[in-house]
Amino acid sequence: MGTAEDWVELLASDRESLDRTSTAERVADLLRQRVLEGGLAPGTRLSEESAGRALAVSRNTLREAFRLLVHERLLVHEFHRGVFVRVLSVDEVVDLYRVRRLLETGALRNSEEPAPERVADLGRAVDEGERAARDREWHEVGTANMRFHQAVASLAGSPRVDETMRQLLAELRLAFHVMPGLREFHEPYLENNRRIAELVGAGHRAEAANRLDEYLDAAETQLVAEYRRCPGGPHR
Amino acid sequence: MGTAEDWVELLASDRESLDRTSTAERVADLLRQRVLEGGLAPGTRLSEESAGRALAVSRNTLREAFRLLVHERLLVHEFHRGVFVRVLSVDEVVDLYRVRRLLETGALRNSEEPAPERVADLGRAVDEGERAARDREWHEVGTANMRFHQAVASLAGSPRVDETMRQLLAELRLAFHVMPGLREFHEPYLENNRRIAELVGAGHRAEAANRLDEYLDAAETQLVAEYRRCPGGPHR
DNA sequence: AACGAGTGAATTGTTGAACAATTCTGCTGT
DNA sequence: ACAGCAGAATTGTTCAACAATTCACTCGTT
Repeated sequence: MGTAEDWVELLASDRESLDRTSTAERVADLLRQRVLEGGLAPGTRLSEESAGRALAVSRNTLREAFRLLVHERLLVHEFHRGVFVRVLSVDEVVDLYRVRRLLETGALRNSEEPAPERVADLGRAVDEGERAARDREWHEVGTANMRFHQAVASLAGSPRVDETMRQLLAELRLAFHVMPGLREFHEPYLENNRRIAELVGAGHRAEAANRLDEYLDAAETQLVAEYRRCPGGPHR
Repeated sequence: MGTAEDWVELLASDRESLDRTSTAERVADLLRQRVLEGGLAPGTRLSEESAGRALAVSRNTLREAFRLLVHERLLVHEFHRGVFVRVLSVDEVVDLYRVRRLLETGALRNSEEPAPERVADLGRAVDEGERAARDREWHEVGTANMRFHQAVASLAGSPRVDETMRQLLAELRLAFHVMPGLREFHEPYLENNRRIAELVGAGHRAEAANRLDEYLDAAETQLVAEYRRCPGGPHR
């Protein structure tokens, strides 16, 4: 019976990649990527006509895609005015870190004995970050850092926490893009990440959580200070 | 300067109730209420034509509303098949409780010194629950219980946690409606809630968190056991 | 020159119809 | 009983139109 159940499981995971591809979702995927890469700067207005013409989709479909991204908090919708790439306020950045503390340290402190595969994910993210830092590829260092924290949250073993964390880190990128001169922002924390991963591997999760708490405080302070200097973007 | 700032604040909070009322959102509000009240049972299919005719809105507008509720996880969308009121699986119920543990006990353990107004909210929810129990109004007991846990989460002082918790409790109602004979489900926990509120009021948040943990374990066990008996609803 | 009112242009909100793509339904024949 | 097939029903998507609202600009007044 074991093999039969495995078939079902594999089948279910493939299903979505085959048939389920609505245009609105693909449009949303595109826009999301642009926003996260920084091609669409916070505050930018996305007019239905221009975007629709550029992507060759109807206004209705485009509006469905907009709704999706508004709900993900990457865009904001002002009635009768249009949709804009979201501009995070300082308060919102602070709140983002508040939730990170709750989720990430909670995942560490509450987890019984995390699946070894998840602990391995932690290590892989650290390795990748250090490799990228050696090569001076700061963008890669940033992504590896995000992956690390995603892996920390996933120690909770909850699909929903994973999803929330994904969205949360995506929003945080909105703040990163606004700021100049933060290429090497994540670099000093690489050593910290390794230490945290080691502590988790050794089963000292409470201690790892404490260290993570300190990291989050420091990163938040640094980010908020920088962000306050240019709340509307570096060019305003 | 204080009064001027207050004006701005009040203005901003009123703005949304005045102009911002898109049809799609109002439709979504209606549907959400129906789903949460149980009028639309989990598994029910919402055809675009019927719903559109009943609510007197166009298909496009209705589809926007559907997207909203799908993203809130109250509806599910199957490509080329339509939208259905979501049917929670047992795994998903378990995950819901996992996140509740993280959020609620985290809000208690991590909070420094919660705002006294929030602690008062806790007490009010308890009072209301006990009053409703005296009057044997079990539905009201349920709502008061939800309000209590919402108030617990809000001790974190994070708008985003509040929002997540709201959505999470809404989803949980999907599970409640499926189950028969659970009118008095929440009643035994009223005393627990009062004790937790007292502990928080006395500043013993860690102890309150422990008690809350036990409550969540017990409630989850009970709910899952009942839910397993009739995963597709009481009439299947 | 600064400022407010007002007018027209541009954009969004919403609808309805149309057609393509897919799924559902019921029939048929074996 | 069951596989296959045709037609009906439903969803996916686009287009065109109009109402409602905001934006941008001019104009006249001070």
